Amino acid sequence: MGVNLRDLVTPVAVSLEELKGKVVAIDGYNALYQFLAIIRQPDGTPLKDSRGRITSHLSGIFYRTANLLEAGVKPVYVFDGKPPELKTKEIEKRIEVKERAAVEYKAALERGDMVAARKAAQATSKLTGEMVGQAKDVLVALGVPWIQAPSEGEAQATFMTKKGDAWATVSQDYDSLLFGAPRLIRNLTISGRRKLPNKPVYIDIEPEIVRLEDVLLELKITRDQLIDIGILLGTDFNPDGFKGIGPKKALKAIEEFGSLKAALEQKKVEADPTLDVEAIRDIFLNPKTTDDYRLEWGGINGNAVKEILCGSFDFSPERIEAALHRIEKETKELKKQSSLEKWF
DNA sequence: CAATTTCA
DNA sequence: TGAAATTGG
Repeated sequence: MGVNLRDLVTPVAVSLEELKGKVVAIDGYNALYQFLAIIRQPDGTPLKDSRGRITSHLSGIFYRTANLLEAGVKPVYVFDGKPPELKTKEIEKRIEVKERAAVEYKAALERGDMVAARKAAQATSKLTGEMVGQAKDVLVALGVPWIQAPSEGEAQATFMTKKGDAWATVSQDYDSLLFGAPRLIRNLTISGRRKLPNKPVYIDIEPEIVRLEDVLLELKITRDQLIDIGILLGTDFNPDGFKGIGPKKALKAIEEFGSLKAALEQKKVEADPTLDVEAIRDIFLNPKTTDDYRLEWGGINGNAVKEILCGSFDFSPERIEAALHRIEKETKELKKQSSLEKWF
């Protein structure tokens, strides 16, 4: 589920207002998966249309994108392509977790434990190619660009951020920092209020920025060393990480020996003999990306949006129209700006 | 998650 | 009216 750098970074709060006029490259798979997991009824059932097709991902991407557009933010969604060979183990692991969650979901429903049922249901979330395609259709109708990454979406989004085509990479995962993203935005949500799982407690979740430069300065390390720390903790390409190593020991080992390679040679840390550290480092240092993309915010096609969401997926026309109306003014501005940019 | 409705 | 609860699909 991505590298967990939570304990090693210090995020700074950011408001939607501060993001006005800025391009954000959103990890599309990460966003859709989040919607699919979270937008559910108390018993864990996702939103569905009259034909039984899941619509949670569409509700999420429509309202989230509408809100970003209304705030004057320019989103571009980046979707995963073919995963690196080294990701196979992680993918198999995820499938296994989902299978176990499906069993637990059924059991929890049978004993009437709705809290456990919802939790298990979230873990069963499976994002299909068809669902991604539906989400892309909605984005096209909203005039919002999406990009197909050749491989990892976070790598492509980060490539665009490094180039300056985007101001920040948006994801809940920290992997983009290993890819070298200068800015990572997490919790890019609108409502900012979230219930703590299992407890009747609400906490404020506000969007936050993690700046790579700050992370490196604070930890007094280089990006190369951050990648090594990531590998010690576990990435999608070595999901188990190193036995007995958490953030503190990982940082200490790198401080002491300078690199993972040196720490291994000095027997400071012990690795699974099949682990190819250099191959993993290479994914983060030289990821497969493309510059074959165009970023244009073409303006909203309300009828197309309604045709998809209301005509096909049973969304309420009143609700969709209200949301479309809210963003009308702002999208006209965006379209005007995009078309003007061609002249300069 | 976000929108809408209900409630204090 | 703002926060809490419920609905959405």
